[in-house]
Amino acid sequence: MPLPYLRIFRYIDEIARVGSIRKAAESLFITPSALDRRVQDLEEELGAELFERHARGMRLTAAGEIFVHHVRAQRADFERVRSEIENLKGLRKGTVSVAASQAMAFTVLPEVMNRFRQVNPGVSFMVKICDHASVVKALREFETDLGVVYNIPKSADIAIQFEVEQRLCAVMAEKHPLAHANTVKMRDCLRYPLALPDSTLGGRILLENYFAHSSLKPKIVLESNSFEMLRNFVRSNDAVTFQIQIGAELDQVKDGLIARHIEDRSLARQSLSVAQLKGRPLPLPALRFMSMLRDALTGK
Amino acid sequence: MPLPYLRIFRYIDEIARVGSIRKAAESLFITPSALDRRVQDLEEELGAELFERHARGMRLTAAGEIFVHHVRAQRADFERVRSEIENLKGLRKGTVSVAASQAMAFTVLPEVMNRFRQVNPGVSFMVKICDHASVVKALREFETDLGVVYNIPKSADIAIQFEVEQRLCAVMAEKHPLAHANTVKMRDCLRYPLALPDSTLGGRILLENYFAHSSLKPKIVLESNSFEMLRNFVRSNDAVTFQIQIGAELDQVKDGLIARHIEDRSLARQSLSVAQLKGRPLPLPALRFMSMLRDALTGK
DNA sequence: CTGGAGTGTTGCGAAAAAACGAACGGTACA
DNA sequence: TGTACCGTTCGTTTTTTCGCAACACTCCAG
Repeated sequence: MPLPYLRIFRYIDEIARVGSIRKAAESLFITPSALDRRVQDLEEELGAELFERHARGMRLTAAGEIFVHHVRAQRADFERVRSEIENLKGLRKGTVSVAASQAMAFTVLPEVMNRFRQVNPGVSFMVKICDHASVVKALREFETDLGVVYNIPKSADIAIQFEVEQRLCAVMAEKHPLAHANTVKMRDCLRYPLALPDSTLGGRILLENYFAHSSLKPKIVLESNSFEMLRNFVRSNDAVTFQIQIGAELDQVKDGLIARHIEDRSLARQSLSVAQLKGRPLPLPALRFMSMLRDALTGK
Repeated sequence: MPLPYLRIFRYIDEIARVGSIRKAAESLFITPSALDRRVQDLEEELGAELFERHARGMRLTAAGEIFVHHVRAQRADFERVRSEIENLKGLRKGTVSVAASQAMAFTVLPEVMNRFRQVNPGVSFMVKICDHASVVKALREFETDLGVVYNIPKSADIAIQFEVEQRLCAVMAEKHPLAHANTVKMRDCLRYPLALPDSTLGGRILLENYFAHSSLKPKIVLESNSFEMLRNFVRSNDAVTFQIQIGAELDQVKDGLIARHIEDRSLARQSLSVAQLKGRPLPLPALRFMSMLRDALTGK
């Protein structure tokens, strides 16, 4: 349906993504033969093969890598232009795409998104919850405008727009002995069974770090890649789990759970970073959303 | 003949450039009616008018400005991708486009270009000699990769890659009284008729500046926008003209002319700047050429 | 080693997109 | 008040793209 102008770019992008002409043809609602012709024409025009023909599909050549990167940058920038023109008409339309750590899915992101939509009703969102590595990958491949992630790997082509230091909280049932203790320290928690986020989740790195420098042996009874799983688990036993400060109201009972600060100074802090692909001009809605996100995260 | 993929982009670019569908259609070798359709389709697709229909032609709207800028950036970046792919094939093909001040047309630019072509025989050049304002304009409109210009106006979207300080020289006939004087000062020159570069040429600004702070009245007998004109003029009389150090062998007779340093300390120096459009990834040949230009200008 | 299931590719007729060519309606400027 | 230039519309023709069926090839399991 949409613009026939960048057809070939969409084609190439999709083939590179799924690694096969036939699969790409299917999701593009087109015949493999037609798609193949477009690829051949383009390769002839450029004077270079973009794909290695493999018996199992297509793999990008070096030239293909260059070209696909350009294609994706181009397509993303075209969306920016669209939103810029919509903005000119006073309509403020467009889509903001965010790739975020799982912890953001609970309170912060949904809340800010709702506030944003009250001011900009024409803007829609695409949120992809994934781990650190995937966030960077999504930024690199122009799949997403913004990355919101803990402990983002430093990298030359990623621009960190701002960071918020986050502390680790202990989460436990409301009737847990530590629930209303004066202070909660890490060694207190270690007397109880632990339910830990796995390495795909933010916070795990901090814990690993602590355990490595501590003589105490934790009793790990559950590891999971789901915060919800962990929370539901500790609700009805004496285990303790951990999560980032954000998304947890401190010292308040909620759903039978309570989150407490961990007082240890030795526990390194980690930062929540909002990042984008370096050098890429973002669509206006994304810029405005990032601004609102900054206000919300840094405390208005 | 070349790629049908970015046809519409080429169309829009050309219309914006010449300001008329009919003129653009002519240089694009299609009929005005066909061109008109493409514009209308695109405008409908974007949901915004790109041009104001005027009785004398088409003028860009605000949305059109945004779109055309994107189109030109896109087309320029596509050329970069082409050259990058050619480079991958070991061919080092491509075109380097330079917009330069007139003084560069004599010695520096041709010389460096020849050296460059000995190393990269597949690279061709496009050189446009023009004044300061046009250089910046050409950079902004993606017409040129590099700008080589005196006293470049500082501007947020222009990135100065490097600068070389240049002093003003007095140029006169080989038999001129000042030709072999021990030193040449500005006030010496003022005793003779002057042939001045006009305001479109580098160096004029320095002279204006000097005259404004001096009580001496210059005898201006010729103003011209052509260095060749000025040089040919003073060859056979007692007038003095001025030009930038570059492109003039100091204290050596050449073609019946000689160039002398001007000793005045009060005479401000000006810098020759090599610049590009900020944030724009340059084609590989342009980068390599700029590097060689830097070596040549800063003394290897 | 042989058949099946996956891949990219080719030839030809059909469909869709773009371009043509002539006529229309308007604004500016002499 | 023409005349000259502009963008635009309509019906037709040309070019480009697509679909369909068949082909050639590689891989892998039986």
